[in-house]
Amino acid sequence: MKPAPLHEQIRSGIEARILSGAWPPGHPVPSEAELMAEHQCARMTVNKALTALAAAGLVERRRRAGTFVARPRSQAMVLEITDLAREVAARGEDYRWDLVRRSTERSDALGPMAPLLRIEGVHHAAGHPLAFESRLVNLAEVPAIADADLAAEAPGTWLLAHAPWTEAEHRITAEAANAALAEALACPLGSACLTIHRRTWRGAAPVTLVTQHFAPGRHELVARFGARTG
Amino acid sequence: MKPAPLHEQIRSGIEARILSGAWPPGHPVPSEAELMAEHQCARMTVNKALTALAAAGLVERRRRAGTFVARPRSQAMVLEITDLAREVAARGEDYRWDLVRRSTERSDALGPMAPLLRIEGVHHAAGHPLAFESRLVNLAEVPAIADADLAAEAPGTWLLAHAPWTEAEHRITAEAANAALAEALACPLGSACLTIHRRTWRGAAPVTLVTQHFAPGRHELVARFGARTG
DNA sequence: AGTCGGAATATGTATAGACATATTGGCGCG
DNA sequence: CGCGCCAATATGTCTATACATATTCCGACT
Repeated sequence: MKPAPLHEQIRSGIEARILSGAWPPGHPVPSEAELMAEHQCARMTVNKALTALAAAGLVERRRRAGTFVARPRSQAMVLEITDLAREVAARGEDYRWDLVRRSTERSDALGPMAPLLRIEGVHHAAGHPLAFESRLVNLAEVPAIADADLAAEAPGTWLLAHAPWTEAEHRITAEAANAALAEALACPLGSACLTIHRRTWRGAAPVTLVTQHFAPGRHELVARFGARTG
Repeated sequence: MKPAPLHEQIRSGIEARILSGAWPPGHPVPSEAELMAEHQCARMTVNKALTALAAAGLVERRRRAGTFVARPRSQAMVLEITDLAREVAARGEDYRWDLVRRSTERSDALGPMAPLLRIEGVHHAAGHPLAFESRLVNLAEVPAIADADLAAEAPGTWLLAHAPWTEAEHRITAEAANAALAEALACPLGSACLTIHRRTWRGAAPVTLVTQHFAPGRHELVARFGARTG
């Protein structure tokens, strides 16, 4: 086992005392001078550790006053949004994408009379419908998708590989299945479907607008805060 | 307007090129030597910028090879979980908490035969039921809650003020309303209810386990990635 | 007593240099 | 031709120092 870098040791040592509750919110963290005496190192090294903790929101640093354990005010959870194909494969199940509709139109949904590609289809896992997806893609931003084989590859997977780093907003709701959705997901009319509305931008330009309806009981989102991994 | 620190300028300059799509995944980022020549600064300064980008998952750094725009496996969205009372008040609506049940028990839900407080109640917004909440609190960790007036103040509000947790896990699903839930929320049987299962810990000790069922159409979660604020 | 201003303090940013380490590409040798 | 080793390279870590900046403390002056 290779020893961790010194600034990592300092960081994780302080982090452990915060996460264990030994240092409650508001508790002072030793100053850089104290830490550098304790660890026999230069100030830049302890500064690196404390700066990382501040970036992670675990501590608050105030000039002249010192460093203190942060009070968790707005709890910002980390919600991992993964590609469905990858997620299904990670569970060891077969994944399949069925393209249902592919058409072009112009509308104001993603900018004034923007040329749009409309895609509808169903994600399957282990042979059963997992999610119905309805998507608009801004052809002005991503013209290359017009040539993509969207029957073979889900549009989300294609976009992730070709234009992934965007800004995104997700709205998560529960919606009752209407007739068309019930048929697509092979579930009873009115079933409770977890629904994700996603909008993405590249810079200021809208890229895509997606709605995914998940089959009842077949999907859950997990959001975490803190060090807990399992 | 005070100029941003140099390492921030370097970081945001690179970040902009990645988010705009100008540098696609796998694209090489200039080496530290090139960046320090370009910005006329020391290597530590560009290192700070690149290290921050690597910590945020935007770039991948490989010794000898260089720095490259990362291929994202998943995007970590930021999901703000707020106190319901505060959220309702922020929308300018009246908030009310109705305590339905308050009892003690022992079970293994939060540790081996832990003494537990069970609380059930309904959050109201603008006079209508917003969410049914069922909660277990670990009395071994938070004994003071036994003396709290949980008819006047929702347990989530009380806990936030008295025993902030350090780690949390949320599971978000859609569930159909059963008879009891339909009555509590004054909604039809089988309605699609957005449901949040939350577990929190302080250090290694479980603190509370909450299930919140939201009335159909009355709540949505919002998660964001990137700089977009609205 | 109240307040204004300077000194003390802790963090914020940056430099120049040094050595460590992982990785890659090429060179030489069998 | 294939294999292994070495050197070049880019990042990783750390030091010692310097100056900037925000904040608080405290004393002096009104």
